[in-house]
Amino acid sequence: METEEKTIIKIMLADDHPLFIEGLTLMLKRETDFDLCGIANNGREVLDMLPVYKPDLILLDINMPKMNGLETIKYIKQSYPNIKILMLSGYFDDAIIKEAKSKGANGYLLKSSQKEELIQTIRMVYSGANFSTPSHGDAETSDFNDAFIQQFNLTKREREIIQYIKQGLTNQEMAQTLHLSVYTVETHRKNIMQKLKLNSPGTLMKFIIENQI
Amino acid sequence: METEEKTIIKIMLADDHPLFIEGLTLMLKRETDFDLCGIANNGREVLDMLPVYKPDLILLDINMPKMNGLETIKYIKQSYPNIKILMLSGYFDDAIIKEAKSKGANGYLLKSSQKEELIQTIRMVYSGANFSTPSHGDAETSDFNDAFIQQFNLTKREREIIQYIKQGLTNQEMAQTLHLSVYTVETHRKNIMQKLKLNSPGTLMKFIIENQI
DNA sequence: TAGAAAATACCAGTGTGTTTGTATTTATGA
DNA sequence: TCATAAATACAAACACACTGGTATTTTCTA
Repeated sequence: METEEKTIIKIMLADDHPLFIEGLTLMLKRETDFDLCGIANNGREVLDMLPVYKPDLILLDINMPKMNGLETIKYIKQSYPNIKILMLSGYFDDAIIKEAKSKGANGYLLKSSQKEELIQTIRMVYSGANFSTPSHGDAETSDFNDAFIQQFNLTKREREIIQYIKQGLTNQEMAQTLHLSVYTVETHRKNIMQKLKLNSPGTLMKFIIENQI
Repeated sequence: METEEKTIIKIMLADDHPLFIEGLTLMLKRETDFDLCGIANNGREVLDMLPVYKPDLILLDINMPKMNGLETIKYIKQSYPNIKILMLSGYFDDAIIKEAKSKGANGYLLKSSQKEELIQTIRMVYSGANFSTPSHGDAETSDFNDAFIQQFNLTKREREIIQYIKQGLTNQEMAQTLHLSVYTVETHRKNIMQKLKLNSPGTLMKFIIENQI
């Protein structure tokens, strides 16, 4: 029997949630081909630790104090263009994903991912996979399997509209995109507001984001 | 030497984030007076497991599929009014905290809490403490120690205004609350929008929430 | 203490969304 | 296939926020 040379992936972790870090650490340590070589609480710490630990891959949370994840990417890539960067975020947000990609990230993963998905994505990104995004589905196919949101009896079209509102589109833009009259979009929006018992664009956006719709 | 009788706290955990659950589990198991007796992925599972495991305290995430945390509270309290409920949330949101409290939760904790804070709060809530909220500070004293947000050079007043916007207040309401002219509030808002390079109430709200300002 | 920054206030015009209606067509389920 | 729900469309009045100005007072800070 031959002794297989195993490729060890040196991983650095950056997140400001201690509880979340605990979970990740535990999980990564279980994989024998992962070497967790450093934990940072914010972007600045990442930059400080880079020259010391020289990781192959960084798991980078987007929401961090001191320096946020998106900011951190460009500094990392400046000095260490070969380090793979896998973003972690609580949100599925096209705009943020696009921004992360444009800034040089190599993948984007939701914090709600399954363990297996995380581990597989790490290996894929390490071995040079194209930009990896969560298997979430677009506005059309988004499933809304949440009974909490289901209780409001939103129709398919209404939930679709919500996805566009979330992305910051105006009624006019939605009308164009969906080939509808602005009046139709307004009607949908009106019905959404009624069903959710809300009263302003701001509170609607808040509801959408906080309930992860 | 006397043999001390230790009170064991039976804890149930409800969260849909596998990675987060891993972290919590690990941490709770380290405490000898905690007995982690069940893990649920959503509110409905909690209700199913209650009669079997009969926990003393439930760590209940707010954002869960099937049945969300706030919904779940009332069902738990209906059948088991003595079970303590400690809410877990990613957001510091007065409205949500108030709602949780009114529905019968015994405490509210941020997912970004330190381990020690979590453990202490569990013990406090178990032993009958009043509704426990995160040590976050109000709009006035909120410190905004995040360099990401600092880079926008928002003034103290502007950041204060943001806190009220987050709570869904209109300009009129803010003016009343702060004893200012509506014009002043509008000016602040205008400057905020410029500094953040945003263009609508909705996107402003999105920015505020997603960046946890 | 002089200059800069911040906070305050005002205004006209514009853009966008909300409210409250009505109404037609297209799916869909009983 | 008949009734209902959903999706579409329109419109006037209204509310609210945004834009791009100007301007005064207060507070910091060099």
